[in-house]
Amino acid sequence: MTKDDLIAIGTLARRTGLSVSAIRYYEQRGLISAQRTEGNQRRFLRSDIRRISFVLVAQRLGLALAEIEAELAKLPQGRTPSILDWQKISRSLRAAIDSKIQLLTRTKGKLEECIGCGCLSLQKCQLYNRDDGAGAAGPGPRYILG
Amino acid sequence: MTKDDLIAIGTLARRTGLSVSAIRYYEQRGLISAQRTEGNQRRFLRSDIRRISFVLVAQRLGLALAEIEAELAKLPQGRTPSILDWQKISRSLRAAIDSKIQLLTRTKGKLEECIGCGCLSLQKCQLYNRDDGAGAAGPGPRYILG
DNA sequence: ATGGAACCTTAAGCTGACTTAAGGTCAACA
DNA sequence: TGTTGACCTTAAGTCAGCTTAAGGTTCCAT
Repeated sequence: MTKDDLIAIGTLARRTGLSVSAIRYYEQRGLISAQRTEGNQRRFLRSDIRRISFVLVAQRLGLALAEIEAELAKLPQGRTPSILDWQKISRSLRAAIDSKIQLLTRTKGKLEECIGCGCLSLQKCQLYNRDDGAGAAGPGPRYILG
Repeated sequence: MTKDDLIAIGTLARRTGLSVSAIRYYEQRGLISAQRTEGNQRRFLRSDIRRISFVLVAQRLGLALAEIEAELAKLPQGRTPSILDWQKISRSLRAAIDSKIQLLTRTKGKLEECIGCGCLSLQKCQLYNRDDGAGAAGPGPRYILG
């Protein structure tokens, strides 16, 4: 853990494609943490590049930051996560994708029934049964319909 | 088009499961429109139940209200949409689902490669290539990463 | 040692999709 | 005819996920 392992926020931004302000926001949210120099500037670990990459990938899969935080909490505390650690946590992402695909497939099936009957009516069709939860991660802060 | 075809906002709310305030919001956004009674109360067409159902279904599929508005614009103006009209527009929803499923499947494939190599690094993995667009309709107003 | 880029903090703003509050009006039934 | 529940409007609030602004400090190459 020499000084070379520590990177400034701008470097982290460049390496991940995130904006500096977004990184500060993530730190504030607790998704990453930083040491400080004597002059109060943040210094991140190189492994935080990977950590942020994970956040970004998980986001594309539709996970909210809070959920991602929960996933990240599974990583070992104290030591830099190993490749095995990342493999483990990535597998849990894969499960998330699978369930999303399943949900979409189910919805599609139901929609097809409805195209068949032409009703598109909540009462008659199954399209709206609440057991589906929040659906395909709808836009904005709605989460559960109803 | 007798008086019986017109329903009050509370009825529409009950029939669709939406809240009254959400319906007002949709009207303001232009997703539905209403006539007014002499006393300034909204009166909707019965067919607006279906219209709202469509909005709700499309939302679960991750479409934003603006996109849904665009879809609805394809409906015939002036006359109450027929079942055929709804079938047509529903098919375009099905296409949206299909592309979402494809995107997820692709992402999953890439993730699997990354689990294999353990890198989870934006530079090395394909996971982050921008040609994927907005991913699985991520949370919040981000839309396109970058 | 100095100048400018990169960093810092705090506060406010933004978008989408609504909800809640406050204060007032309408309608329909008993 | 009264009253009560359903309706009206406007304004502000909420949440997630950030960005932008303003004003100040640090780092580091020259």
